[in-house]
Amino acid sequence: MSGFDIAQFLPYLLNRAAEESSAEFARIYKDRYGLLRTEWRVLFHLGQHGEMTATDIGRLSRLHKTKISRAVAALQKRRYLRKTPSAQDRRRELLKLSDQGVRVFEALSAEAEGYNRRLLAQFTPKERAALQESLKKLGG
Amino acid sequence: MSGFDIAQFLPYLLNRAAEESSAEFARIYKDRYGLLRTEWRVLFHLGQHGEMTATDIGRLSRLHKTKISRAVAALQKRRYLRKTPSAQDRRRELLKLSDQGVRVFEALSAEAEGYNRRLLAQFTPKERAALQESLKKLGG
DNA sequence: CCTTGTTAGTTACAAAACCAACTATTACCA
DNA sequence: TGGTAATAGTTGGTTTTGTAACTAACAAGG
Repeated sequence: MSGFDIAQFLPYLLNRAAEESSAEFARIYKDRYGLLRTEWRVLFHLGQHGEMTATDIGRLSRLHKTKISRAVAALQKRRYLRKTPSAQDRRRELLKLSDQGVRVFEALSAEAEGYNRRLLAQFTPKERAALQESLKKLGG
Repeated sequence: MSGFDIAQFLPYLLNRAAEESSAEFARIYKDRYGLLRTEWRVLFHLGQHGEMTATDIGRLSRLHKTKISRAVAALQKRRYLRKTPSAQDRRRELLKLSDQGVRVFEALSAEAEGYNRRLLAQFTPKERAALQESLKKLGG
């Protein structure tokens, strides 16, 4: 009907692949840990980088600050993290995972790692490297 | 802090790339045409395949039927498509773009094609083929 | 036929995302 | 300094989405 084929449209392919590959993993943090996607992402960044502020997380994750604010509040409510105001700049809140938060992060990291391995298993090492390279390029 | 690196995590890379590559194009159908993402997708499938039912669109796009239902209603309200009940099966609604809908589809297709070309321009033909191949594999 | 199950699509209510305005604090600079 | 701008984070109101229940029509077996 048209000269343009959606199967070639990169944003479409990327979205499909992203949704597909995220859906199964989402069941883990959602169903098993009751976490929202944003909460999992925030938890993850905190786990990887240690103490940081909401703004830091925003810069790394590209999540909007309102999402982060709410995710942080939810994680705090579960006692997965604690907030302490910065002494240097009292606008800032330093965020750090609690021991319990670290345990959840480590469990989820292990899951993520295994899941990632299974995902990547369908590619040759060369394909895998090329894919990751291209995605990093596209991810800005 | 952990052995697992998020920069290697495929769902993460895919989501970043998908968001990044979709954001700029979204401005076109959103700001210039006032379409929602789902509406654009439904319009696109209808434009590509001609007359079809909501269920057909769901199978191709993997959008949930409630989203499709709402997008169809919105597109119909704008007179971009018309619905006619199937004679064979009166549960089904046959969806078809109006002339106006086709014009919008064609304009957006041209935009999409140009945008896609610019996106793909940063890759060699080999990289491009490999990327599309891998994404199709992941997209199910 | 007629009961039970399935499929197409819509709608209602709750959850989540989006956007804009807001408070509080710090930075800049005339 | 003192006033304006910028930054960190939160909150409120509106859209959009997600989940489940719903109506209507068809299918299949007794």
